[in-house]
Amino acid sequence: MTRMTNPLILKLEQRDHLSDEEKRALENAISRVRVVEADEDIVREGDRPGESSLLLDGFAARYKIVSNGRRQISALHVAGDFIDLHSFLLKTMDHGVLALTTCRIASVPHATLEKITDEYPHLTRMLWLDTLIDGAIHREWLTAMGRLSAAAHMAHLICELYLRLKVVGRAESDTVQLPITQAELGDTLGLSTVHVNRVLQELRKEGLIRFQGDVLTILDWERLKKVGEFTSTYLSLQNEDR
Amino acid sequence: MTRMTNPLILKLEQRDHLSDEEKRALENAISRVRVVEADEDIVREGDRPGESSLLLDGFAARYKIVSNGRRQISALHVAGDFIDLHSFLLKTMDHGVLALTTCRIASVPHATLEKITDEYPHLTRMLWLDTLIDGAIHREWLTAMGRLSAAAHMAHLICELYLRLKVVGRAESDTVQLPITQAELGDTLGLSTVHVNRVLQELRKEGLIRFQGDVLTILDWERLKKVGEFTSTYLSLQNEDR
DNA sequence: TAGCCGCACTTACATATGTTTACGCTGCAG
DNA sequence: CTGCAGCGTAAACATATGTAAGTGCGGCTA
Repeated sequence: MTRMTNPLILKLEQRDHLSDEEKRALENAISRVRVVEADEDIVREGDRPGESSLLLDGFAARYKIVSNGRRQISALHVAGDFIDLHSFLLKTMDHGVLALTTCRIASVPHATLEKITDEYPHLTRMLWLDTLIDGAIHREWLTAMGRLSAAAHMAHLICELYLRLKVVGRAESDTVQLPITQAELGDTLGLSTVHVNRVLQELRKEGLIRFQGDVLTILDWERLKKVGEFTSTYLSLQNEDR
Repeated sequence: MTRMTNPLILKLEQRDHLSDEEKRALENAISRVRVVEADEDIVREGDRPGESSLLLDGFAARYKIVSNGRRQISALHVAGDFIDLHSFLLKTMDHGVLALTTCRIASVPHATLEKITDEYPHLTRMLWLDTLIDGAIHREWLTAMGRLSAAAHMAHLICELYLRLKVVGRAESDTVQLPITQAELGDTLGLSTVHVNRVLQELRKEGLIRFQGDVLTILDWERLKKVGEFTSTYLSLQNEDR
């Protein structure tokens, strides 16, 4: 029933062609769909889940709490993201995943994933690819965090989120719904909330973005990309044989 | 000929049992072994390699240069690491890989990797796992970078490198050879060279480590772990069915 | 054996970002 | 309709880390 709109399939088909059989295998892999409310954990650090969660709708964040209570978000997830596909092989969650908004989540049992790896090599590669893109995003965040100014880092993140939302049909021309608080942005960028506020105002003053309530509008894509030193290569948006 | 000592096999077998056939498939996957001198690129950003590089010996770093010429290292690689296995599916390198020391490198053609994914589902999962651990390390670095002090971050990195070297038989009790300059450490941690120096002295003064020339000695493992808020879960050192 | 180069290390100073505290919206709960 | 809670915003001040410039040592190389 999510056939026509399954955002994972939408996303994967951007990267390579999927056969009808592969799509069917993916659809059938879903054992149940549940709803998680905002601010609830989808998986917790230390869990050993028996299934992986595919985000059908909503926003989620992978996070870790360090000793002084501070939190770092290591990934932001949007519709179509397999938020803990890695738990299939990693077994133990080394971080938690939190629903930032109400989330619709499809569960795929690890046993089913194992069957897919046994029977559908190409589909397996596509799932592997999905986790590799996760890794590429992590690397990109690392370099932004380590070597860009706070403003550039923010610009970079905005460029990335805009493109990722566009791929799964969640962008209207230059506008996306981005229900993320400044505190959450701070935990993502490794900044304080106060500084996030400063930096957002800077980007607004520069005429690069508008960000009111949940609605983010890109006012000057080219300059925003330049400020954030953003190139989309790492998102692997090209369609190729894989 | 590298049969007995192949560090990749050593590493994978730490995580799950490999059949003789799988080991043979891995050994046979290697098309050639080459040597890359220190400070040379092993792969460059933008490359579309037709093979992936397995590091048999030496130290390498994945890095990216940003506009002002600053460099960020997003991964440090030791013997047994498949430094660009992800290029098999990602196709285009979004970063370069540099030899930090003389490196012995085995090449595995992507065509061979594809054959492995077609014929050896479990071995495929183990290779996938290897890239997932890469991702887990990235996440850990992100949280260390975003939310730990420079000293804690450094302690964390040292804990991680020590363990990773130990797994592939490169540690002697509490000592490892770590041929990395302070400038390189800075590019890894997102710090200036000067600050790396300050922080290393702090760790020395605290009696946590000794670091003379290339030789790193862990003087107080427990306290070092505590300072770096280090837990090894993310390295997936447990042997499990995968 | 002289000289150079890379690297660890210093010091003085500069600044990006963090901390604390507070204020005023807005929307929801009672 | 009232009051509270979450969120964005603000200003003053604190500090971790960066920058610039330079010293000295050890190991190559000529």
